[in-house]
Amino acid sequence: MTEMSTPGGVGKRASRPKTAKAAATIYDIAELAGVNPSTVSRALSKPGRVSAKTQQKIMDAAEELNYQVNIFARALPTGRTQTVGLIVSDITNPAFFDIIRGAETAASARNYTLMLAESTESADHELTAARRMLTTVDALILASPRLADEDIQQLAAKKPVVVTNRRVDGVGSVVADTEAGVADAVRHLADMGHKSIAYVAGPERSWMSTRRWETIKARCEWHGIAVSTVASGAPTVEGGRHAAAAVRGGAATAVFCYNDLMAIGLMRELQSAGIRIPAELSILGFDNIFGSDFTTPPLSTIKSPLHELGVAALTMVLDESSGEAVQGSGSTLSTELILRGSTGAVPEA
Amino acid sequence: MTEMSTPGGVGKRASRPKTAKAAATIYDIAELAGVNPSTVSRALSKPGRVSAKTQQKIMDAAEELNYQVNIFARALPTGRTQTVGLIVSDITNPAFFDIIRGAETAASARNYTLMLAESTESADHELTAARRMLTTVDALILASPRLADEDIQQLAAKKPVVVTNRRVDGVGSVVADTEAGVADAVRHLADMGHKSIAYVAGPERSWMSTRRWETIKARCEWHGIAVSTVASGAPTVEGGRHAAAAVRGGAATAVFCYNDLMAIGLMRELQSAGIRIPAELSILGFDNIFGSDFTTPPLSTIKSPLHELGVAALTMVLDESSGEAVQGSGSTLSTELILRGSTGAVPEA
DNA sequence: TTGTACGCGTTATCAG
DNA sequence: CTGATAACGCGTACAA
Repeated sequence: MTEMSTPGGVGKRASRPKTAKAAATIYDIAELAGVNPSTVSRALSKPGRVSAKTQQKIMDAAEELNYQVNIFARALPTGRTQTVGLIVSDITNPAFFDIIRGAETAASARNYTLMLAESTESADHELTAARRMLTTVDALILASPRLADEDIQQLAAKKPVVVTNRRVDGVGSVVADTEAGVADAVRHLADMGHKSIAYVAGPERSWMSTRRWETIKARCEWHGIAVSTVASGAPTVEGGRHAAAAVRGGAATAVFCYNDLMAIGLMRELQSAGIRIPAELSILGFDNIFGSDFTTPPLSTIKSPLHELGVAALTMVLDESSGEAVQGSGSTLSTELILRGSTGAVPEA
Repeated sequence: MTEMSTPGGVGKRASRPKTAKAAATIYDIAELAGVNPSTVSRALSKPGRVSAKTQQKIMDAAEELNYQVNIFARALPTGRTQTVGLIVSDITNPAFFDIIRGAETAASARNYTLMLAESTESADHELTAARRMLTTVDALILASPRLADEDIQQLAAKKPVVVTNRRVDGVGSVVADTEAGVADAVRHLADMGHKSIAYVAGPERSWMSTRRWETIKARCEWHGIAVSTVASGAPTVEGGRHAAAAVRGGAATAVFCYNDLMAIGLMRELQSAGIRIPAELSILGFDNIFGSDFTTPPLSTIKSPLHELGVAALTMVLDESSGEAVQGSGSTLSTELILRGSTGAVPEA
């Protein structure tokens, strides 16, 4: 408890001292260095435009005064703010956390800061948040947006925009390719003797959900396995639980869920109804989120490179912002099958 | 796949159209409404200072022009930016999920946006991030900071600062009181016959870790139960695993871990060594994070009101920012024991 | 109630 | 290479 300084606790205290002298400006530096403010500006923003001597004097003065650019003043003439916005649909969904972290790390490394907003799974909120942010940030990342293509394109017409896990014509995007992971997964299931597979879908408007379904269907057909889809719900643990009844009613011996959250919910609901996983049913999720290996049995899943997704999105959107990249380019990262305990051989008839 | 517009994919596309006419300013509105720009400014910032008629004309014009304040231009004269910073030590720690969300929700409701940064458990990074943010935001929230008191106080001398789960003299704080939850937990353990309890500590510099330890110790002494502490480590699943050896070496029949992450790691490591939980050892965590009920057995834990913590921190820091609250006030939220499967009766000697 | 004029800290465009 | 000066968009004393 060494960090608790005053025994009494949290008493009142004089308000913010005036002693915090107003932050130094380029004028202060100019005066101290004996040059013109505009020279200071040049020295600080684009080194090389002033003589080495002056440059040094200015740097010293800046150091001494503990100078920090006022990004707002800078933003006025330039329009650039050194911030990038990130909008996610659900902050508490662990799948987004590595994306956020990836983006934050990459931003920080480039001396940008991240502005975060949440759309709470609502297209309206998303659009509002996006518009508000757009006036402030240099670039915007939309993580698995629920917006219509036109809205996104409209946004992208004003500032660099990159979407993750979705493709929108003319807009930069970074997506985790389901192909590799799903191919491995279906092959594995086929090897284990499964003949009928189901897919528990995600939100209606999720590009990624239909993408995953298409891929699964294609691979299953290739292997001559029957496929079906079951009623979609919220992409949450609760949503997964709701799907349990439909899954039990079907003939599938293995089921893919739109994401790990749903897979976990489904598994737990089934288990509490006495069904043994994977003995009686195999379950697979997508993403490999935190906690997906905590369950019993641990969840088999198709891992998305979440962190890399965040890094890539930020990199792309900033490159675009600085004109280094083509607007509307697309990047694809690969997925990977993680076999754990929730998948097994088809049950004996 | 309805959202995929162009079959070909992501081809090139003309660069950002110039048609995106420069954003409307109050001058544009003034012209359209036939008034002076300063009147527009007044109408938009503090309604009531202009006649209802003019007000209406201005609102209409603003609407028509799709006007959005330029917060940077506004920030220059006022110094206020409508943003608040939030620094967490580890974005991927689920314990912060709900804090972040609480803060974001509350911020959004007050028309503020959240700027997020991560310190990656390093006091240096934290200070750097904090300083950088401080020039930009109206107020700053430090979630479980690793900084020294003096650094935090210095920060707080410049802008409103609130810390969570820590007390710093003269600085606003919101903490989850461990008292209630721990009291219940220890009583429960006592009822179950436990006579020796251990605490797996968190990071050395964590105020909350020593706080939890003090509370546990006090309650155990009250019940006449022996207490000990075991080597601390990183507050992660991995850190919990590392503590397994020390825990096995001790005499405790029940152990509290600094947080759920560690508790989960400890439990899994022990289980893989063949120890049955809770038959041979009872385990308790703190926080009740996402996933803590996924384990087998599900983790008993002392729940922190994470979301409320985030809301309270944001509310307090903004109140302070607008002069409504005393700087350095403290708020305490209660904790609650969640009994699940990882705790049970003391093993038969 | 409304208009005038100036300042906020920086960058950019000119001269010199 | 450097200095003066005009924006950038908005808030706000002050005057009308």
